[in-house]
Amino acid sequence: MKLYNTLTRKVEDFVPNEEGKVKIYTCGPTVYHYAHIGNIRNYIGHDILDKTLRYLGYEVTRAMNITDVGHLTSDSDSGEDKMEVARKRENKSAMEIAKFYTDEFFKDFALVHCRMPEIVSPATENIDEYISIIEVLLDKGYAYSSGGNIYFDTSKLNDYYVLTNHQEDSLVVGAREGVEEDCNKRNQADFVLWFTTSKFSNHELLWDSPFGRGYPGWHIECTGISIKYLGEYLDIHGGGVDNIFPHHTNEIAQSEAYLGHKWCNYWFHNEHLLDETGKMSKSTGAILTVSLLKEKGYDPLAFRFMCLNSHYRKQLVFSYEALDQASATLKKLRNRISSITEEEGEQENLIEKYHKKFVQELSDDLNTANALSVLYEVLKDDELCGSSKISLIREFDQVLSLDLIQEKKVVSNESFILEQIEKRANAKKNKDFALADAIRDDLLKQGIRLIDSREGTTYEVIE
RNA sequence: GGGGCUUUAGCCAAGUGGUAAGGCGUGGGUCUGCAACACCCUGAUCACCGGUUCAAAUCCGGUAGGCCCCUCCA
Repeated sequence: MKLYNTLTRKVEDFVPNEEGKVKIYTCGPTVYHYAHIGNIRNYIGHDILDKTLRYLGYEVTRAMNITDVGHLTSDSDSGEDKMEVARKRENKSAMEIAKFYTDEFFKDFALVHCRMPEIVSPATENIDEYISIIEVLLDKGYAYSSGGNIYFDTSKLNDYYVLTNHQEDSLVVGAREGVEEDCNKRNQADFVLWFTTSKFSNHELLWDSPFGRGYPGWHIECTGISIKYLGEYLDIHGGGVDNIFPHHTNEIAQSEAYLGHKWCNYWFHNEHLLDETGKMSKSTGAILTVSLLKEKGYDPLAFRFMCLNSHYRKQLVFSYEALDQASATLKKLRNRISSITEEEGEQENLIEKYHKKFVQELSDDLNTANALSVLYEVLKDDELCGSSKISLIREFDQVLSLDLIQEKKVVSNESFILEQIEKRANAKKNKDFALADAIRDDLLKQGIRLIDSREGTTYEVIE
């Protein structure tokens, strides 16, 4: 298995800490609003990673956080906690907001067939863990108290910027409009581990701590949850590319300062889904969700297909034209697959050949677009018998998760349909095409589409 | 200002030194009473300029466009 590693900026052979076992941590959603389709693309990328590793035989344990506190809208004194913003907007309690958007998130997560990680943990359920990590960081001299908050001292590290190639001198404070410097910091890059009430007196979620009553910073939650559930050595940590700096950079800083050794070997980052105007964002404009696409009549898996047809490390521009294409492709693909007749044959060598090809593409830094091409090769290969094709496709779909093999929908009134088909055949024989078409239209209204072929007429159940 | 990614046919997209996968769409055809389905056929000198090489979409340099990060973000 080869995987691109942000840490080394190279495609590398993946070697887990413990043979045959993989521990993955995925940065989860901040649940102050709906997750848009760009967010979901990221989880589809992680899902493919997860399922590919399983397909290759690894025992995978995956953890994901839910950010329900501590994620501020900005680093400056005017920055508010995102959950607090939502609380004011919707006039609910923070926990109600979190619960609502967490549920919405997992609804869409499931719609695109993402597998649930073994561990899903909200930031607010691991406060003790953060406190004990912060205490150690203070003891070791990596953290300091200033202006009521606890900060991580980045000057204590030799290679704070391992993940980014950034140079401290060339970083511009406030490169983005609206960002102000926090004057309590000793160094420009320092970040908050624990906020106290001295900063935001109206914060709803507060916990007692040795550093004062307050709440955790954003970065500490991932370190805390990851170490608590996956231990001191992590194989893969992932998220969107925008997390590389500062979030993941800070996670590495605090985790390795706390543990005293290297923490995570592989960093996996998904590129963004863009719309015509650029990056999708929760904080600007309308939020396009998977559920909304579904309401518009799209199969959520068509969106998944669209993502898989590209590469996770490549920016992808969302457009309805592209989604329409993906829908058409997926529909045709399923049609072709459902028309395969399952005649038997012993073709282990051929099956093995395609199995290997498929694995090879996925093992090449998750080249899903090429993996899909292998699927087309299977469909086109005349030497493969029907049952071999089906078994290969069923296997591929363990990773692709596109419902390629549709269950034949059973209808209760089959005898009636067959009767109508018979009636229509007679009408056609008598050249009474008006009646024949009327029967066809009538069945279509009941969700039954007739398919004429040289062998006769069959039917399929449509939604 | 600094760091990084990216540019392949109408569209999505693979391909990292040997001469352009695959898919959607379009057009044509087979089938059909018609339609749908299915099947067959149909397309590019790889943003531009220069260099290295027997050979470049692929390596190097430059130009242009797009996008992201530099304390909201997946």
